[in-house]
Amino acid sequence: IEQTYGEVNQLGGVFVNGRPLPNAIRLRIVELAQLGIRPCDISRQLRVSHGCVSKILARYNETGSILPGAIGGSKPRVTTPNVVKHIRDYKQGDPGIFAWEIRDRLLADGVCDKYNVPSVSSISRILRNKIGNLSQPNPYEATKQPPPQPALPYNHIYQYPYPNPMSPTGTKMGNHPGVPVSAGHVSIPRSWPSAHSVSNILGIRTFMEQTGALSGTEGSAYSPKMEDWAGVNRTGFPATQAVNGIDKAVMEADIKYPQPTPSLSTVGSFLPACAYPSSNQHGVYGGPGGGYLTPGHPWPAQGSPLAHHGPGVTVHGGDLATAMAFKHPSREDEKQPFGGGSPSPNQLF
DNA sequence: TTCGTAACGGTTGAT
DNA sequence: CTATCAACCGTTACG
Repeated sequence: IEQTYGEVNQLGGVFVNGRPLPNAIRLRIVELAQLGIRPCDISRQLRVSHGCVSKILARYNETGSILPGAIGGSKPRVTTPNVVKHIRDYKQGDPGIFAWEIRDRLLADGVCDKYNVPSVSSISRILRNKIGNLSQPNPYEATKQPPPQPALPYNHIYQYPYPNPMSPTGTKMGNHPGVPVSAGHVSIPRSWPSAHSVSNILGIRTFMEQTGALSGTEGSAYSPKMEDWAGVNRTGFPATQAVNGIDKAVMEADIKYPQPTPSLSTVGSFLPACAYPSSNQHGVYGGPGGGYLTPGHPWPAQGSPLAHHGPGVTVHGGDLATAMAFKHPSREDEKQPFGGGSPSPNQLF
């Protein structure tokens, strides 16, 4: 069931269509780039299409994150239970109120901000569908709500000093139903050490440890659940996912990927983990320069000479060496990219 | 030759 | 429970 399929690209590299490249490789791409290796060479050496290298590098330069974007799901709903509740209140208070007036009030009362205020049509729909009879407080909505302070759509992550992980009432909340793992583990009330330390916030350490553990197994480097793993998804409440995502991912590390090339083995040893690429390009977040994305830089930037404004991939000695190995075979050796390292398994078919 | 990018076929997860 | 939808993915091919 799980032995997965991967396809082989023109360069002989393995990939899973529709899925992000393993973090190990993404990381390697960035590392190599920082070592001054040209994208085209990285592409050949790692056997990843240049288009992909280009994209990953571009994203990295822009966001400081090597992680893939959030896949799947929907944008956070603006019509949260809390909002609906307010709308209901307004309507009750003034049955003749217009949807646009409600909208204005939501803004005025600070229930919503201009980014997440429901459209007039949404309000109308709510009025129509959910608040048809004001007589009773819609039990459904009322119960199921674990009101996460809706006013913060995307990356207010950092604002939550400590999020309530997930409402106990929630039937399934963040945990994947099928994943055994989660049970008492996932809620991880593990409070972050410091709300001000970027690295802590991002859980870098945690990451390193965990991924390190993972990387023990070759395949694990290929955790397919990277989106979660990174807590990157737009799913759920921003605050919780950081924490959750990680564990979940680690747990869910069902190896779907085919055996990755051993040459990359060392790679899994650490991951920069910018848990929030937050790049959801919605332009929604606070201004430019502003606090989007990791305040400052995701990683303890240091050591990387090439790093532009700061972010640096901290390369572990071992990794570095490996990376260098690539570089070594002066460019003519292109046929044997992995020559220096370990035998490359799937040469190319 | 290199690299940015759009089309494409794909997966995912909230609704 | 299934379907829809909109997000993202990496590869490919083009310029």
